[in-house]
Amino acid sequence: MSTLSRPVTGRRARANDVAELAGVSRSAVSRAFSQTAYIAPDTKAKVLKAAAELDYSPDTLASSLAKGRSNIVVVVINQVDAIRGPSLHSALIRSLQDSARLPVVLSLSPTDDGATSLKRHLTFPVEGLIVMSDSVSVEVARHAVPYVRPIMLNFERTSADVDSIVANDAAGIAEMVNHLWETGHRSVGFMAGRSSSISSTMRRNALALEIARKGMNLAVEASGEFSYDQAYEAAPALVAGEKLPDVIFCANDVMAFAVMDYLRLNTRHRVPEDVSIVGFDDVYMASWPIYNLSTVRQDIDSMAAAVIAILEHRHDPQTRKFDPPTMVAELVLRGTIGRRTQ
Amino acid sequence: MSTLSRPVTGRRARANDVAELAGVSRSAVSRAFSQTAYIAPDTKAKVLKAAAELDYSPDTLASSLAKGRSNIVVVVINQVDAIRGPSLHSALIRSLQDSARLPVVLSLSPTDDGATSLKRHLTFPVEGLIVMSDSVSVEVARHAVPYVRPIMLNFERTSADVDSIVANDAAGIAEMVNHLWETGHRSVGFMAGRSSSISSTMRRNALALEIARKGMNLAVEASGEFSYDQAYEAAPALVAGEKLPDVIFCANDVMAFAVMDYLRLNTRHRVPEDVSIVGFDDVYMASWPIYNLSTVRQDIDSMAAAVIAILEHRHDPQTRKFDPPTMVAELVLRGTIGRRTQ
DNA sequence: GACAAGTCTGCACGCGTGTGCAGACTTGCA
DNA sequence: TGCAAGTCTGCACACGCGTGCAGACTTGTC
Repeated sequence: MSTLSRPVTGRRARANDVAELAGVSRSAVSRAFSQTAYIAPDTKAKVLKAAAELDYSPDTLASSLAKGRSNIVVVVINQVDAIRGPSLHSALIRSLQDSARLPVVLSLSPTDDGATSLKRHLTFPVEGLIVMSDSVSVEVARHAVPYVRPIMLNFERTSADVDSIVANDAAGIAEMVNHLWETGHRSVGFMAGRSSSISSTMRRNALALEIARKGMNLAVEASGEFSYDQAYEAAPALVAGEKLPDVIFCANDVMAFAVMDYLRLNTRHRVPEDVSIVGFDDVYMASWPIYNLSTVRQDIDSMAAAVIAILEHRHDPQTRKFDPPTMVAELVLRGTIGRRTQ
Repeated sequence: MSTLSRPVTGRRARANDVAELAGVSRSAVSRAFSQTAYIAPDTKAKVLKAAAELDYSPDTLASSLAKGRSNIVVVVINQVDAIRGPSLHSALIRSLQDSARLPVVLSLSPTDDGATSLKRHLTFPVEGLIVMSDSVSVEVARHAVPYVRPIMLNFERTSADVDSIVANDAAGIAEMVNHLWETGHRSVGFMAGRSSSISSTMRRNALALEIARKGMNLAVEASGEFSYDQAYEAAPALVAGEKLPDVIFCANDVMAFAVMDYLRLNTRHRVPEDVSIVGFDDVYMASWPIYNLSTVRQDIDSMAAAVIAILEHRHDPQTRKFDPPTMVAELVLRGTIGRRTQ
């Protein structure tokens, strides 16, 4: 019987119905759907056949209640983050649902620290709490849901109370600086992100370190708060000096777009002939011909995989060891880096 | 005691603990948190005080099981949709969580019709199923979760089996065509979306209707499948003719960007001096100076509100009547529409 | 054929909460 | 003081499923 031809019924089948149809007890049904329980192969087959007939699967809620553990994972995001890097969000949600977990998405307004909304919504045994929002502090995450260890993505300050997964921004930036050095860039302008943001701080520190190491010059800085509009406002400060920097390094792609658009619309400086532009994230617009941005991509898949690995590890600590994965940042070289000869 | 100073404990408080502390029965605790149940005001106060002390709130899962109804709403989106109109997604998720519901996000790959993944995940009494993905048909939605009426967003073909919420694209397009007429545009080029998509068909039909009504001319058409890359490929076809159309109407903003970028990078045609460009959606990039796109915005807030209204109505059919809201499309006039004199 | 070991199943209880129902308690009035 | 009406509370069962435990059944061996 095809899925679609099954008649629409107003009631979900329960384990009892399946048991009756299969001529076994309800426990047998439960065991047939369990990975670990003890059941004879042909009993299991009988049950599964009847279950298929009735389109039955165990009620997740009741199951969670009985086991004291749900398969619901809460993902806290920041509304503004959607603009920055949508890819990590969707990769993570995808991974979660592929691993048979139920991703609940909580979207915080930019000024919300989450203390209230987390408490309000997490009124059941969640399997995991994943924080992807800068506005939620470790303290809030930890106390809002005392019975679960938060998994914080891209937080610098790790704490004993939480698990952290941090992209290897520094490695990517080091690679990029090396590439810039090799292509003759010596003076660097930096467009920073939100000062309160850890990502921004990390990226700035990594950049400053690598620049110093190469003997390059961090000539000028401005802050675009990770937003297009503010970066557009701040762009003039980066190019107002006597000498244009060889390259402007932006803490994310969107600000790189703003700088490029500012240059294109208000100055005669050409990219990359007069100044190179580098972004961070590789959002989908970066490949549009109008930008064709050279940028650094975080190892999104590894991060999503690491989240799943942590959850699996908690589920079964002895058999599944958790090794923090090595994140590989990737250089995406397109058309916004020129060649400089001093 | 401040929220943050509360000690981290490994165990959620249960109704029993609160009952004990307050010196009442567990039922009283349950009633204190119920809207409808009968309880003396000072008993309720006592309970709530004790509950606050212990940081208690009823376990949603157990509550759902007992009531036979959860507060979980599943939102089905299409991964590629995130590129098109992120605003409706976040507005909806926000509305859901503000109404004390738990939004579970299911993200489908572009080729997935959802039949399997819906069945796999919706194994409990969901309160609502909201489909925002073109790739899920009414039949799949209806049969994947037989016990709940899907709410389909932006589906043309309404069915008795589902609730539909449809943006008033036609009204917005009519307004836009009128504006184009008044600014002297007579010949129109159209960049269509995915042919399988209802939104695309609706928008094309509405456009054709209004154009005919005005006596204007639908001079040339192409399909960009709602994607930047394909629209960029298809753009030449729209401007290859002997005479440039007065305006190119794109079924979404992203394709409008592609057309603008194509013109800017490969031709000498200027926007809006030589050709006007119109988009649809008003995504956030539309306001960037480099595009400054004139476009049509769907009434996102009304759509999100309508979803909530339907859920509330189901919850309590007699008191809360549901009137389909009137959606107001909004013209967002920026800089890509010129003035034509014939 | 008797018995032991092994294999499997059903019973019954528990997960944490909602709620009908009976009864306890209070209040008001004669 | 006695009684009726009204107000509130606790008991006990239900929601659907997981699982320890005892016992039934099978198989193999002497």
